[in-house]
Amino acid sequence: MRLTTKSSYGVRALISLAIMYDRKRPVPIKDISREEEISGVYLEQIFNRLKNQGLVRSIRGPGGGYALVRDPSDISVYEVVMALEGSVNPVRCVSGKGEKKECGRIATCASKEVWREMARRIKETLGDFSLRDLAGRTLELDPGKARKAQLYEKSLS
Amino acid sequence: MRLTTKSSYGVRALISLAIMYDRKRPVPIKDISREEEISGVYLEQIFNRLKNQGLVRSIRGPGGGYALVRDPSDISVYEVVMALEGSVNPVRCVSGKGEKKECGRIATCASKEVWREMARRIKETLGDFSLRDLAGRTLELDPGKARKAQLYEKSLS
DNA sequence: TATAAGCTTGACTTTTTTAGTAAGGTATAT
DNA sequence: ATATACCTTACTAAAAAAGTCAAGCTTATA
Repeated sequence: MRLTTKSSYGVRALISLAIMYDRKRPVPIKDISREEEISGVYLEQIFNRLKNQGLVRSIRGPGGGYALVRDPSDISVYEVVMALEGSVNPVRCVSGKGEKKECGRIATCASKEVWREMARRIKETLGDFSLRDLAGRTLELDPGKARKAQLYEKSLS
Repeated sequence: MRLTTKSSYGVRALISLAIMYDRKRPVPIKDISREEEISGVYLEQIFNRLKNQGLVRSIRGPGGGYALVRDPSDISVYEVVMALEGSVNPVRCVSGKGEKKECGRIATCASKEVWREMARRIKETLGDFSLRDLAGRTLELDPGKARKAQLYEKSLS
């Protein structure tokens, strides 16, 4: 019953972008990598997917980096997880769209109803958290982070 | 975001036991294996865990097999999944009891609150389904199964 | 316009987990 | 006795997860 690290890293990374969102400045991967102690090369893969799914956009060259495409209050953790995991179904046979290997006994399998409901509730739950929520909560839990963001800001001007 | 096949097999297998529960007769693994098209040797592993977690008891020798320890209405899918997966947490760092590798930044990590809530809701959801529910639903979906169970009964008397 | 910052792409490797097998044993009803 | 069925430990193959590597492409800025 585990998400891959892509999701947990991805969410943490996007919280960083959310915190920086108002400053209208892209955040380079290297910064997130250092700050969150996540392999930079691995993060690149993750951002690649996020970009392909339309959650972030990229700006190349010096001063470049990644930024959220939409307002953080408009992006839910569900979207991030979907972008990175592809699905939220607990078993293969309860297929969304692109999933294969239905198990044959689908028509008469009662347990599939459990898994379906489970997916529904997970979607609901993750949909309740926006990146803005989490960014706000992060600053509450770690005021140092707000300070750091400001310093970073200053060092650029 | 996947459960292992242990859980889906396990639930399906226990639905079979639930259907047989009233007849007060243990069900041998071989039968479930044939009926549900699941590797018998693999099922043994699964039942081993279920037994260690106190969900089923075993009766050895000819005419033996496995049976539910408690009434099907008193056993939820959550218990089965916990017995077979060990946990329902979507990430390692949100640890229940026996889980390791807390990630150090726990104190200031906002996303962990998402994962915690997610685990809570999964528990809630799976707790809502009892084996009796699923056994009943199975007989609804597949009336042939009820007939088969009766035949099986007859062949023994 | 050279340079360096930073994204882009695809293939590759390593580690861990999953999904089983294999092979022997033990208990027990008949 | 013997066949049925559980019990236990160890092993293995395949897939997935988690990262690494290498070589590029874009663009701001000095």
